[in-house]
Amino acid sequence: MRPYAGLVQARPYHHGHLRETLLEAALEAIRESGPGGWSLRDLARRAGVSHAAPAHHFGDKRGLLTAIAADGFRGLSEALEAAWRASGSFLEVGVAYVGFAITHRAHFEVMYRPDLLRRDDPALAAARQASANRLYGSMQDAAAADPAFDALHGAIAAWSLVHGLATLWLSGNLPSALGDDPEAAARAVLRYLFQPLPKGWRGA
Amino acid sequence: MRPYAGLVQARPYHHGHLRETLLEAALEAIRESGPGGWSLRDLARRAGVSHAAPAHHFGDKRGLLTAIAADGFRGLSEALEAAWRASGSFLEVGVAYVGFAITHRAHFEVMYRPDLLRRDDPALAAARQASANRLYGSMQDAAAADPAFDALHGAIAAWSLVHGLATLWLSGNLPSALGDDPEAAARAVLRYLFQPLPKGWRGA
DNA sequence: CCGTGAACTTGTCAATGGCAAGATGCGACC
DNA sequence: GGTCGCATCTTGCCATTGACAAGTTCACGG
Repeated sequence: MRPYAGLVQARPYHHGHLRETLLEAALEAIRESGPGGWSLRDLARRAGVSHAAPAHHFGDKRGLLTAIAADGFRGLSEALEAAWRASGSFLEVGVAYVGFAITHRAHFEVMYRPDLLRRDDPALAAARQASANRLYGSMQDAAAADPAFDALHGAIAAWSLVHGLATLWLSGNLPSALGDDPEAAARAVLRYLFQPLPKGWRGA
Repeated sequence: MRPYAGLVQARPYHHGHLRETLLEAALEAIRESGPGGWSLRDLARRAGVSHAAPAHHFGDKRGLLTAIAADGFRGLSEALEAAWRASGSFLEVGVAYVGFAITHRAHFEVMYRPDLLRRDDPALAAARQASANRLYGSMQDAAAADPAFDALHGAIAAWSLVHGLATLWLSGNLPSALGDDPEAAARAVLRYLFQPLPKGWRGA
């Protein structure tokens, strides 16, 4: 009546930590072939369980990717907070954004992809909000110190720059002359934010 | 011996402009559900042909998306060139980049996605190079006019900013306070590139 | 011991990508 | 006119996938 109980088996019926195993397998799969180059059945095979087991934990692939994105935003939030506390510099917060994107490529590839995610997921929404607060928080000083400074547009300029840099870096679209240290590159590029135009240069 | 010739039929056996029809259908499908939310069989059905017909023109979905990306780079190249000729302003070239991304969303969503494309496609490589030349071209003046200006990092700062802004805009990640005119938003944000830091502001 | 519920397995079906053989029709050539 | 080659399609097959549902296992509480 209990075929599992009577067999010599490699592992018990219950995996025990399948959710974590699937998340890890998904991160690996994303690193190998992006968010789209694998199936839930692939993951199930990697985890050594039957093809429908992942559905219990995440519902479907969208649910799995949403969990990964939420983890990603939490990690990003912590990285930004740490950079702010260590340096008090919004530029170093920007560098930390790029650094996080590069070191957590699989998470980052998913986090800003609404087509892949459940936008109404409460954990995702909360994690996103927390990281946005960290991003914009370093701009509140600017608004307080100089009423002529537009915090909204300044913050979006900074975010756009680091987000664009990370995205272009990860997709291999930047010239190799930029080098292979993303944080050094981010610092060199961020220097041009809030810097004067070159002498004699039209453009503004 | 000729079943087609003897039937009353809605159209001839040969579609006549199936390649263009498929490209149009793909752009529409991307607008509806991104590059991943549809199949080649979907497209074949939209075009009124059999499921395997698209394979003749593009090989597979990757080939189709590669053709779309190449068209996208060509369109972007033209838009950047037009902005440069009209204004002589690298900032307006940046605004044109954002404007193109928003008005050609389907193309843009594909263009910087190496996971979806054939990187070794000659037409794609040529179109990418042409648009990169237009992007960086407006920075050559800077290097010539001020030897202290680093054209590489300055150009990447500008590109990262507009690319990040377009990407965040298209994925619905920017605050609604930014408004709904992408070019106005781009101008407001680009003002912070090469602008002095606010008075009394730490951060550099 | 029994019932419940979480965590799994097995099975089925429609849709898909990939591949290959078959069909259509036009132009060039004899 | 007939034939051939080729571009452009259609049909058919098969392995894989997502989605769904029924079935099984096992730990815990009453």
